[in-house]
Amino acid sequence: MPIERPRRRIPEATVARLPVYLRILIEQTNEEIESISSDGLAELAGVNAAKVRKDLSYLGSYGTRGVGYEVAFLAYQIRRELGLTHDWPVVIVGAGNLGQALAGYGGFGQRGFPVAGVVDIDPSKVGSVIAGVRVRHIDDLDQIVQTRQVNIGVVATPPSAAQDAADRLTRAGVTSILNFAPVVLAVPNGISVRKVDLAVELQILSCYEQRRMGVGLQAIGLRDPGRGASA
Amino acid sequence: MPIERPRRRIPEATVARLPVYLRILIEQTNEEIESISSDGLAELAGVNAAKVRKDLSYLGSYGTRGVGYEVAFLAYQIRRELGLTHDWPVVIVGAGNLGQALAGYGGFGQRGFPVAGVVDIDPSKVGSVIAGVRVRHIDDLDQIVQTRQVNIGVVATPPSAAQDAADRLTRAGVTSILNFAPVVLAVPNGISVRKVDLAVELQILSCYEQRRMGVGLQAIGLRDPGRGASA
DNA sequence: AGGCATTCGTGCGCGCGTTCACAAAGTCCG
DNA sequence: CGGACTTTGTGAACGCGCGCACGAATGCCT
Repeated sequence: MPIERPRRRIPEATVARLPVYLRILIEQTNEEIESISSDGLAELAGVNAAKVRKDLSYLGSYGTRGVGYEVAFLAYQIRRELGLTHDWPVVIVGAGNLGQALAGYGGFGQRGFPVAGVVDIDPSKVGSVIAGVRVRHIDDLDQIVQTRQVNIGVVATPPSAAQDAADRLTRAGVTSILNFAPVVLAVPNGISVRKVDLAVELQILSCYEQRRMGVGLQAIGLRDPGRGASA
Repeated sequence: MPIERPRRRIPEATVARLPVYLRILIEQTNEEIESISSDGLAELAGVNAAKVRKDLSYLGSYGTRGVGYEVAFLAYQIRRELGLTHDWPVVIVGAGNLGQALAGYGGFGQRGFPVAGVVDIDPSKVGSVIAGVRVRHIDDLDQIVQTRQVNIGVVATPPSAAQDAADRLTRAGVTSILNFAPVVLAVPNGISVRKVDLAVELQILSCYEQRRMGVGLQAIGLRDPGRGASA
């Protein structure tokens, strides 16, 4: 029985969903459920069953027809594809409100992204300890990245300092950046950047609210007891 | 100058980009630049110029051929479309690490989303003050939502409490939810939900890093659990 | 062993979003 | 005032991802 490792290019959209599947599979493992169908997984993930099957088919043919997917095995395959078979230490630039929260947010280390360090350009912040991690000066960035083999940097600075933070990160050798600052970062070719803009998310919701108001007057007080997934 | 209302339904993808344009326009205003071309805007936003023009065309014909767009006027039009002509107070559920950071994150109130309240189910957290906002008990949610006319709720609880938080929010009358908990929320029809999963973002970056490593040498230290009884 | 029920894997059509390319419309300058 | 130049607005082609529907494979029951 050949266990194929299809080097097909996995679509962006699928990659974005794999972590969701993985989390669900881990939950199922905790509940000692050994097998799950594409239908069950789809329901828990809030997506279409066919989409689940197509997504998983990019990893290989790891399901059993008439049965479903073996939870533990599928979880391993997703981990392998996402590169989660080992930890990825991250360094956080910016020890402000957000940086502190991210450093203290247990979800990171728990999911394989231990905080290798927190740095800030403000000397008054250096030395304080956040969630067991001492804040260091940004000049130590190179050393942290090299000694801890950090590939991923998190930009949690004010907007005005974000580009500088990104520059320092790339110079230090970081190849992926998660940017929380509301600016468009310019980075060298080959560097991956993902942006999370909290205000933008709220503004999108605001747009929906605006439409709700405009079309009719049902905005206030009308609650549909129906339990459907909504976008 | 003809002021026409938007004619078509604006695509989701465009709505997601409008806030980015808006932020750039505000920056341009601060630098006292009165006019900008689709090319200039595209460069600053990191997207294609044609995309900018098409996006803006959904708002109406607000550009001047041969010149560009009037910054202040265009900013107003985007604000109007996004419903940002007035504030949208938000209520944050969960006063843990993330909830505190969000409450203290100035970017929210600054961009038209003042924090109307922070609530938590843990009595030991109630009463403490975060960034000038006193944490109240979750039972006060209904009152906060009604007296402050809150339409948008933020879920910043641990995963296990997220669904309950969402239920309470929708019961209180909130119609849009920004969910930071790594779970798929079930909500009544008509409720808008957007999810921000910090770990997922890192996992996507991890995937890119994994690919960067190449097929060659990442096998070191990987243990394949095998596949059930096979092999 | 054979038939039936279940579920995976995927080919195919469709709709949305992106991009190109160009006409229309306006500005600038001699 | 007219022609050259600039930039917008949009029709059209393209590509991608979604979801349906169905064949294929597997387990179960008699």
